[in-house]
Amino acid sequence: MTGKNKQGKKIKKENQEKNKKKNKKKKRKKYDFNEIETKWVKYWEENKIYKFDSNDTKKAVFSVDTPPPTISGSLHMGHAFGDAQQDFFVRFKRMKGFNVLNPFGTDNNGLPTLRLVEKENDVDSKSMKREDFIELSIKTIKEKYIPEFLEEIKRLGVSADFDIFYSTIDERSRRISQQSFIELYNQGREYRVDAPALWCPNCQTTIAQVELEDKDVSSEFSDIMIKADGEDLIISTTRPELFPASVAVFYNPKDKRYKHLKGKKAKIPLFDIEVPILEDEEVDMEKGTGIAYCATFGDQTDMEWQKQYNLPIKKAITSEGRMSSIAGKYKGMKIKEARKKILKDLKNKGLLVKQEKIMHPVNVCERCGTEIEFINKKQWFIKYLDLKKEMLEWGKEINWTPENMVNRYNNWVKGLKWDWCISRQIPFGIPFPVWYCKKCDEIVLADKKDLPIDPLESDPPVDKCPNSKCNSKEFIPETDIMNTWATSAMTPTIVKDLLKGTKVYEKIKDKPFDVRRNGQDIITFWDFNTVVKSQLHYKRKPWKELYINGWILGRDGHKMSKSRGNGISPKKVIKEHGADALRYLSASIGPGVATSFSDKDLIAGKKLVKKMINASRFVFMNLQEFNGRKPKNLEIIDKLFLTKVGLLIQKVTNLFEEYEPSKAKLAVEQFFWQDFCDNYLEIVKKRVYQGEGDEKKSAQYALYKGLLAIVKMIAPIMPFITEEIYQEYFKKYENDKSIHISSWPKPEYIEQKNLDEVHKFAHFVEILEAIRKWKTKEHKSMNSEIILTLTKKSYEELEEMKMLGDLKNVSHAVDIKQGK
RNA sequence: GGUCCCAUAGUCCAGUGGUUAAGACGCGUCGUUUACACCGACUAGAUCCAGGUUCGAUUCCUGGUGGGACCACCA
Repeated sequence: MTGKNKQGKKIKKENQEKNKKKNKKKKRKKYDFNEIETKWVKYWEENKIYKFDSNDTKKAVFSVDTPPPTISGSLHMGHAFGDAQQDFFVRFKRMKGFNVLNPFGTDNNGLPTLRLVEKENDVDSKSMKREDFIELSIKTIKEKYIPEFLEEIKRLGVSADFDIFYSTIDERSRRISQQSFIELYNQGREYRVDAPALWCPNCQTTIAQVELEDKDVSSEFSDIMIKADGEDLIISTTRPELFPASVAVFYNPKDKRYKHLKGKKAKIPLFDIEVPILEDEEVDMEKGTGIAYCATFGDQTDMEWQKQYNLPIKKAITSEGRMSSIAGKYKGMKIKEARKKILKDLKNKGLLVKQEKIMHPVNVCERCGTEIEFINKKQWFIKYLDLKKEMLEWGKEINWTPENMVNRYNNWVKGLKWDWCISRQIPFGIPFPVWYCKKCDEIVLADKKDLPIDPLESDPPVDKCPNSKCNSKEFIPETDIMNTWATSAMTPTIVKDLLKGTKVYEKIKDKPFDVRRNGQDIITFWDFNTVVKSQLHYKRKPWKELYINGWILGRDGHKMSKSRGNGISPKKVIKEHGADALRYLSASIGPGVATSFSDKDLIAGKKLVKKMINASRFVFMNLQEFNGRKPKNLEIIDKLFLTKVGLLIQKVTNLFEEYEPSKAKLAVEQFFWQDFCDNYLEIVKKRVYQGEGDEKKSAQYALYKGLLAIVKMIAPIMPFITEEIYQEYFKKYENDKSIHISSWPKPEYIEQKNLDEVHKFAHFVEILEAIRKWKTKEHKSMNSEIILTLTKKSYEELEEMKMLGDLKNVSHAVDIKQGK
């Protein structure tokens, strides 16, 4: 045996130096991921690798309903993770032979876009014609924001067909949205009534709940004396300015203090308003004096009480945020001003009993920070509270990944209290195709063939009011626009509309999409509303599968947010580590799971890229005279290796089919690193260096097949490095223009005969491990020569398998003896 | 307040009703071979707590604790 003895650190260093020199000599090109990744992005685009073939009726279609991101800046990490995870199964399906319909849309019809366009062009949407503003916003987004955004999306390697593109404000989306409105109206599902709306006095618009923010503000909690049936009663409030809109006073039915006041009247000071005293369990006995007063509309509870007890609606605050005429001498004052004045007047009359400074959370407009108000307005609603039972059924028709996410949907449905208010009072968005008779308020709808239409710019399709009793010829256009979810809930219809006139359209028009993927935060908005609209319009589910992607938290384990300052830019990560590494990281999260951002995993992804390049380089270095054909006889160990590859293919295929790309990635990665690189490559090394004839060809064939399968299976996750390897090395033998449209590997050598033997491969590896362990323990180098003594059983098995030669090579054994 | 998810080595993350609980990062020791020092080999290191079901629980059930997310509320 020749083994080197323990070496000092000096020698170690010397060796490192030697190695550096060696590497310099080779002048090996470093893998420059930025250069290479950009190269393939360009190649894929130029060669239309991800094009959906809208005329191919033979191939099965795999259709995806993609969330259109709101574009008001650059790509954030949430987009990157979600889009990457969607891309994993999309690429898999494409390689599986599906004609993949993976469109791309952007959401540009909400408040964020309004503000972006105003800022960008220095205009005020309120002083512009709505039509002009829409045009301007389409131009602005199209020219600058969408191209920039798409560039980042493409750089991430998203394999969408960007020719199948929509914006939620484009003409098609407006038409479909208005069509939907008219159809649901004709179904009797839409109605228009007075309703409270969230109103921002500063922005002068109603706003959606999602646009609210909690803000802690200091305020004064005032105890004010009122008269109740001649008796003094103290109420506590932070909003005395709403006194003119008082409609009732409440106490808790369990509260003995006030039981005797049931059915009596209370008198609100300064305004001399008499209101009923009512009981309700919502009242918190501990809060203040246990008496709550109800005005139109102080808050959510006020609205509920108004409905429940059929209380009158009074308007104390105008849309400009000033006191209305019912406020008497306070009319015209700003809210806070009026509050001050009213408190002062109460104090002068000795009715202000106590004042306490408190911090309490209020709802403010997320844009400008102004406290929101509730105002009363005629609004359009989609009636659906009667459908709760059906909604729950509709949820069950869809396959949820992960399954538990259906609970989000169910809980939302069960908690619904109001019909869906679809009107918004902002100057930008999709108009309602509606006019009203000036005289009798009769509703006139646009003609479907005229859509999209803006009633502000057109006349109704009738000369006179359709109401036979009214002969008015004057109409008022609706100025409100539709809530953006009313449009984005139509994305499946919008995408299909893009394909109208193609052969595939006929094939898919009456079918649900295969899958929609999105984050868990919009299940209750986007997903729920899409299900409802699809069922109301087409009586079918919008998609078969709903995949909720895993999402990424900041390094601190909290949601990335500006206020926490824990956001990480995908652009920067891609620049520093490559898109493959970022995609690798997003592939470490399963569906519906949240994980903190991990730099370690990013590095692991980077290392995997490097390892794959090196392994491929090695394999092809030894395939010089390989002809790509299968030799007559495969060595047993090579065949068993391919059996293992086959088993892996089966496993990984199933995992992708089951929408578990993170598990698929883990399985391939472990196999590649351990079985392929650490063991199999070592096993066949000598044979490909020095072997001859079939013995060599067998190893070459197995290396080729094994590596190709591995590279293909990792391709959906890391499309860049795999394309690089495919084009650089495999292209000589394979014909496809891109690995991403090549066929998914098929398992081979998995006949029972081979499965029965595959444990022998493991046994071989066990022996290798034992030898390595021994050498390590003895401080011998791995290539030190040994004399090996095997147990009789092992020896016989290896002999029978003709693997003694391989073992000799890989363990550097000069002789192998048979023991007991 | 409602709902959901998670809890496994110093860290991240798999898996399992029953032999030795996988892998990565990090730590330690050793090695330097015609892919790879962003290397290889080897070592040490883990099932949150309390009950229950079971012959047997890290796994299933109940409760607790801790972390996270979503929704709602906040006179």
